[in-house]
Amino acid sequence: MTNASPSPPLLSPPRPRTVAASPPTRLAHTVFAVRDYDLARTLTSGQTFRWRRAGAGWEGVLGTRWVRLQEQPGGIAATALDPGSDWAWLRDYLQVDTDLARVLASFPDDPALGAAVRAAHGLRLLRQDPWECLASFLLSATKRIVQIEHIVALLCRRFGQPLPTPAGCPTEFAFPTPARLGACGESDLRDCKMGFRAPHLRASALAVASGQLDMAALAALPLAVARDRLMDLPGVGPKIADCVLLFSLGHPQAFPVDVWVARALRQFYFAGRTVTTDQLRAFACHHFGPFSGYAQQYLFDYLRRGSRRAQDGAPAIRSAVDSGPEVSCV
DNA sequence: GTCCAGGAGCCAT
DNA sequence: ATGGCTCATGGA
Repeated sequence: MTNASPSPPLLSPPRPRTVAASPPTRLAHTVFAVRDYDLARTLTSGQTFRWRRAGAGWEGVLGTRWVRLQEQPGGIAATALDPGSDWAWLRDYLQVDTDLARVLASFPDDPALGAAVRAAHGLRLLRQDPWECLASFLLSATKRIVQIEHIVALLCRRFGQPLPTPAGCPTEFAFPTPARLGACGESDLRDCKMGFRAPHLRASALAVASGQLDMAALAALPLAVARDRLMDLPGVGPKIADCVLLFSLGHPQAFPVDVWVARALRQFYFAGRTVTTDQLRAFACHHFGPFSGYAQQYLFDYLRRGSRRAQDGAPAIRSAVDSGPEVSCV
């Protein structure tokens, strides 16, 4: 962080500033050689909510580690404190070994998706921690992305473990554990501006903390089974379950249908006819293929950025789609 | 003031 | 099965 104040903004109640007595202050560096990876677009595409721009790079927290990333020719440079024996944890998170060309080659020849892919070259999917992903998307219901980022930041600052950071960087906080959030009162959570989502987060935290739901074991289950387990949680419906499956459990065919994607699918593939979101999801998983989740992320990013550009007064970047032929389906 | 946001649950037909 | 309403919060 280059423009951060030495101490975080005041919050009530104040929390102790104590950090580990002797934090490992030695910086470790590495570079991941990878092509077709747009780091900025990936980190700001609404799949994760804790990365912040820092100069020419990005700073964030993964698990209990502070991390700095910066795109450079031919790869991604990473800095961390005490990375351990290797960088497998970060390599896995960034999914640098994913062959993006193979993903794109699996897509159907499709005007809407084609335009979205051309507009977001290098957009990737991350492999996130399942609990953080579940909790974050529990908070996402009818919220804008900037608001989700704000709520998550409040939550981490109040209930997350303080983490060592390099000299000159503000203290960071781990994402709160299920046990910690389960121990919170509902009003404690509401203080983080999450409104009616507070009881959902609390109940899910308790389910995970008690072992009733084993997030680690979930990754080994088939998509449909894991999806049903997730939807047993209060506040978790099809959309949030699909986000967790796609962004943290390694199911690239999961296809979250939010208001943006639903709108786009209805317009481009159903000519405005009335179809349920469940029908949209079933269509998309088939039409876009085994990596339909990637297609979803390209469409979401394309529409969202196009909309924001339109709001700024510039023409929306949708001409390639609007002028394309309608694809008749179902 | 009104509308809407990476939804889900409940209740009425 | 399906449609409408409600749940907080904040920005346009």
